[in-house]
Amino acid sequence: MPETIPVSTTEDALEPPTLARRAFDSIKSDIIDGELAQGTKIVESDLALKYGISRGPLREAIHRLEQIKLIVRIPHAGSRVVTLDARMMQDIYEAREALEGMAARLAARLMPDNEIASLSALLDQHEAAISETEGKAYFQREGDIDFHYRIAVASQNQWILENLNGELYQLIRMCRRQSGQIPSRAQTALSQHRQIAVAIAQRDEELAELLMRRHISGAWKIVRKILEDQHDSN
Amino acid sequence: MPETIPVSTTEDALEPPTLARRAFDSIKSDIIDGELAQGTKIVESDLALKYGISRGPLREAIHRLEQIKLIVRIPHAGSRVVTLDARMMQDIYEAREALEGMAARLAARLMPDNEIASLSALLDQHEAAISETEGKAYFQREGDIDFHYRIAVASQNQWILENLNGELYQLIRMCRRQSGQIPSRAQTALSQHRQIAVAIAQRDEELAELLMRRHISGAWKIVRKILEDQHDSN
DNA sequence: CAGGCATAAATTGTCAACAATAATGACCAA
DNA sequence: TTGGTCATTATTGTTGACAATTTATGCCTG
Repeated sequence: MPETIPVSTTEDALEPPTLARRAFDSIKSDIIDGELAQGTKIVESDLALKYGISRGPLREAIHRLEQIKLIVRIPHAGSRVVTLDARMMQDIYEAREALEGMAARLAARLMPDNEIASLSALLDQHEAAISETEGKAYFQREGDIDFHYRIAVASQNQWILENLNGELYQLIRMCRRQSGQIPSRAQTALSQHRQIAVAIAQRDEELAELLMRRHISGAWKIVRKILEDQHDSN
Repeated sequence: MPETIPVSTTEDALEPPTLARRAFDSIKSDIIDGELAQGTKIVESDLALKYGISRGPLREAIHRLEQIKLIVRIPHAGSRVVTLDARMMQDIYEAREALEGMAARLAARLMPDNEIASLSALLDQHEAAISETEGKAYFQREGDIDFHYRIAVASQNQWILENLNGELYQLIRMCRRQSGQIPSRAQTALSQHRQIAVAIAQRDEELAELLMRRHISGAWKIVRKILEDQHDSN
């Protein structure tokens, strides 16, 4: 039986649960899940009351959220939940393309054989999940992040891993939520993942990077199309 | 007469000089310039006393320094100035190669003609400065960052610009300081810059990215060589 | 009635004291 | 002497009050 342990995307869960840390996690979830709508004004005293903590730790949480670009802050004027416009989304996808392309290249160079096997097994799971649930694209989305996460880990580059996992993936989730339902891309995404896995298994750095970049820029083109259609209907 | 206005690398100098902001800038300079040695233990009360402010704003400054990876912090245990080892340097150069490669590609697509002309003029200045000062490599280093900064701006990608300018370039400076004197690379760097500028002027995205990546990975190879020699002599 | 200035309210920035946690060192026992 | 345990100390985490700044409100003037 192949390994079937899903890799959690929330890495640092073992940190001491300081108040600031907990507030950070809570607010982050609220923003990503859309409970705190984009553009919402953040008032420190209100949130502190809501979470039952003082303004000190809450401020620290806000600063951390600002650093991962979920909140924009203007000195003396307050902070708001970020509003993702098309411009910012493009920036994010471009950066992701560059970093994940590099990650794929490094993975092809460094990923241990057993992890490559495990990666392949993960894709088998995905295939099974797709044919079972048919249209359940949501499942595929989580799996999608799982696949990309594994490659980021395999790159053995801490900087790239932290920036992808700690910042870009969160924003990507918000992009997806915002652009509504993305048409059944599960099949094509899976086959692209397979090609990338093969390239890594063959230790073909060049190809792995190329395929990963095409995969991501393709995803962006689809999202952009949706955004344009939304905009046209206004 | 061509434009000779040097572009400052410290962008957001117009922010209200809040205490936290000032402390952040001061400590950042101290770390980059080596006044606060790598690995130094950071004690909040001491630093607060040193800068004549309270612990509140100082904590904010420390958190921001942690986010740009100049400080590492362990909850309840305190924080230290980062110690750059070979592993981390490699991570940084790999990330930089990916991001600046993408930036060069985007610059080739988007940079306005007059800015391209200005970029070329900047390289003329550098050439003059090199032949004048001969061995003054330091001058060239600042110019080097200036060149790369302009391309990051020309990419029109805010995420890439902020990460390069706000984080990676600072760390690169520390790398350079640590690896001591780098042998007269001014000439070869300049000629590589010229090639990149030409590729951008010809709107050759592919070539611009390729040359930029070679340029950076070449720089890393030299730095790594120096580090290995330092290590061997122990 | 419109526009600008002054005042008032709301919100963020800063501070000093208190509580909780981890590092230090002394003491005791094997 | 060494190893472990406990008290002490130093340092970080948290809090509520105060100061500075911005935004909102309403009045006055043209």
